[in-house]
Amino acid sequence: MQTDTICLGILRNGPATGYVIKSVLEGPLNQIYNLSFGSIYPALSKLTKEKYVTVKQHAQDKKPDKKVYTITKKGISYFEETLLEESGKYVRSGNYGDQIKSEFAMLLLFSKSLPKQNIKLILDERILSAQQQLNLITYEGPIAKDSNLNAIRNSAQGQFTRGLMAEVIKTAINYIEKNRKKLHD
Amino acid sequence: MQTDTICLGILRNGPATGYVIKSVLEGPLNQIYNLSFGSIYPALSKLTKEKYVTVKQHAQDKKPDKKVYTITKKGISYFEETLLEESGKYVRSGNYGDQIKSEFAMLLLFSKSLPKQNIKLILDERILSAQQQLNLITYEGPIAKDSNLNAIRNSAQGQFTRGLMAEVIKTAINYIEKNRKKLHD
DNA sequence: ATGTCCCTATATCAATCTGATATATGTCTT
DNA sequence: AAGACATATATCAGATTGATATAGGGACAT
Repeated sequence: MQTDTICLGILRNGPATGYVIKSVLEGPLNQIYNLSFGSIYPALSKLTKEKYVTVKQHAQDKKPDKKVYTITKKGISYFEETLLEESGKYVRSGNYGDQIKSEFAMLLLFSKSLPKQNIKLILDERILSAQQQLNLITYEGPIAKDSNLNAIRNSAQGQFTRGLMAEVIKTAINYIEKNRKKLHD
Repeated sequence: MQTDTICLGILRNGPATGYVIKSVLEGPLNQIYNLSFGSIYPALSKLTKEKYVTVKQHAQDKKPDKKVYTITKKGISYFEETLLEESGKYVRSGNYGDQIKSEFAMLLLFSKSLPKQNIKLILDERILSAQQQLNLITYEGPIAKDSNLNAIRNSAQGQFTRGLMAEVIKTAINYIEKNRKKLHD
């Protein structure tokens, strides 16, 4: 999916800064999609030029400028058209898998060449990190005071997606705890 | 992890062509790591120049040239050093999550703007595809006759990683089947 | 008080990677 | 005999990452 479409999709649920979009991707949308600032900021500039979003610059005194982006009517139509196109393209491609790069799994796969102490550390940290991710995904409090991005979480779609990710993470934690002895000991 | 390291890690288990390396990533290592030919072939050329691998060109008559790569002793030492470095870097980075781009989850998240028929199709195809992935990952027969890459699968490490992925996929299929009605109906 | 560290916030860019495309042949199905 | 699919390598424009720079605020320790 295009970075543009993802930004518009998030903005569809309320105005946000580039920083907040990144936070959403790292918080409630964790395990779903990664994007770097190097992708988000240029996409937002492009969308502004094309009038799919408007930007308000908040030059707070003594704080760095904040650019709050809001989707326009034109942006909403464009988003809905594009999403329909992308869903058709996705089905026609025949490739329903996700793009994944799991450094964790790769390190374990090659861990015959690693000291056992390193393997233990990698597994311990992964479990801790997975538990934190679980907290982030299942977190029900407010995300950001000045935005209504929690609409994403509370919609039927958000709940479905977050529930799926939560189940997957729980399964992974349990599996690692039950089987880790096979990799060191 | 560097593409170089991944290629060497796979080659560590036996000689292979670029095409076979891609097949391993799409077969038993499915859901672990994606790499395109545009990454694999240049990495293999680079490793050949640096003498970490050797290449034998099989010019079969009436078939396209086959380049079988074999890791050298120098390559093995280099792989083991690099893997140790990468594992240290991984732990120090503090980022234990995977890099994921799930077009599937993103489409569902935004599916309020999609016809219900499209949503059903996306979910149906995803379940079918996940079941096929499960078969690929749990497949115990030979991968390629002219290589001993099945060593990857049959090692304790391979079994652990494949078992983890299998459990995760099963959980996802069950979750989608139980909860899909919330997205259409 | 001063240093260190993390959070908010935007921006850039070299190095790398993807996804599409080209080329070539064999096999299997319809 | 046409079309689809598998084997096999290769390239490249365009997109993405990961590191880095800039800049102020708050928290906490020494």
